[in-house]
Amino acid sequence: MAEQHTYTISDLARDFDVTTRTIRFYEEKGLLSPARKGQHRIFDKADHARLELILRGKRAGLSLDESREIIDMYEPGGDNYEQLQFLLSKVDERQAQLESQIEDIRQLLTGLDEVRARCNGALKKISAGNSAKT
Amino acid sequence: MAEQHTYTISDLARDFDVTTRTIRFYEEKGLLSPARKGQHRIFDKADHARLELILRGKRAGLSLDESREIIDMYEPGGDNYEQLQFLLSKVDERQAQLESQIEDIRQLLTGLDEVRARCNGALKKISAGNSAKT
DNA sequence: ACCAAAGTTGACGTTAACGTCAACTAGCAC
DNA sequence: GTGCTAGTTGACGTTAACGTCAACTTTGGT
Repeated sequence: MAEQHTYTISDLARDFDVTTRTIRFYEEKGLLSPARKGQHRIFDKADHARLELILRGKRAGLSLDESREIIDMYEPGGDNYEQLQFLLSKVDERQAQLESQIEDIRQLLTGLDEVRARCNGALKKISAGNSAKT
Repeated sequence: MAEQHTYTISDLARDFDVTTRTIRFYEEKGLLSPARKGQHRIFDKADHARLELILRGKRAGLSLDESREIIDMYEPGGDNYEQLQFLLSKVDERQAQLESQIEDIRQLLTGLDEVRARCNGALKKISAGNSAKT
């Protein structure tokens, strides 16, 4: 009943603007495990979402291993008390790290704001000098 | 008059918890250019600040080249109209990129929040089951 | 049946960011 | 002066994340 929308490897490559080599590499690394129809890989919506997560992780500056860690959190794994507690601690840890990363980026942004201010100040001086000369 | 506080290479290494090899590598790459007393490197406050910037960039997920780009923005370079305009455009560009990076991290954080929610839900079920059995 | 396009598996190459010796030197402690 | 500790350069090793062939198979179109 469920219309199982699938993708070929080059469909995914186009969707996310990566090479097929990259996608195969991610599979090697265990970040993706598409179905097979004979030799050919067949990707479904879940694979599509996973790849999106991986690339978002990359843009955020994470390594593939770190991205895999996050992806793995999305999948149940086990559902007993200890495993859930462990997962929760992992989630907390990763969130804390991501938040401190945001803080670092904020400081870089603040620094650039100061650069911009000084830059504008210098520009004003120049235009003042020009209008005086005119 | 100005007490010129300086650092040896291992002072810096200790301060920022990196190896001396790393610091020499950054110099090779043009990210640092300490003074010399004979063979030995002598770092000043500016070098100290630069290294701090580099490492903040790293934690933010930037490459060394990207960090150098930002560091270079802090140093005057030229002060004529065109150069200042160019610098401003560079600043804008980098700020935009850093902000979109924050956005990516935010989405990762949101995703982890959902994982946490589901996780807590599963834990409630377990504790409910336990208390029923008791 | 046949060809071109798309897909597959190796295998080797490459760049970034250091790690890891090795061999040498300079300054201080005794 | 002799040994010890920091420091220096140079060269090669390593890991991550792919790029780049090469050689082969599979598949849709005519």
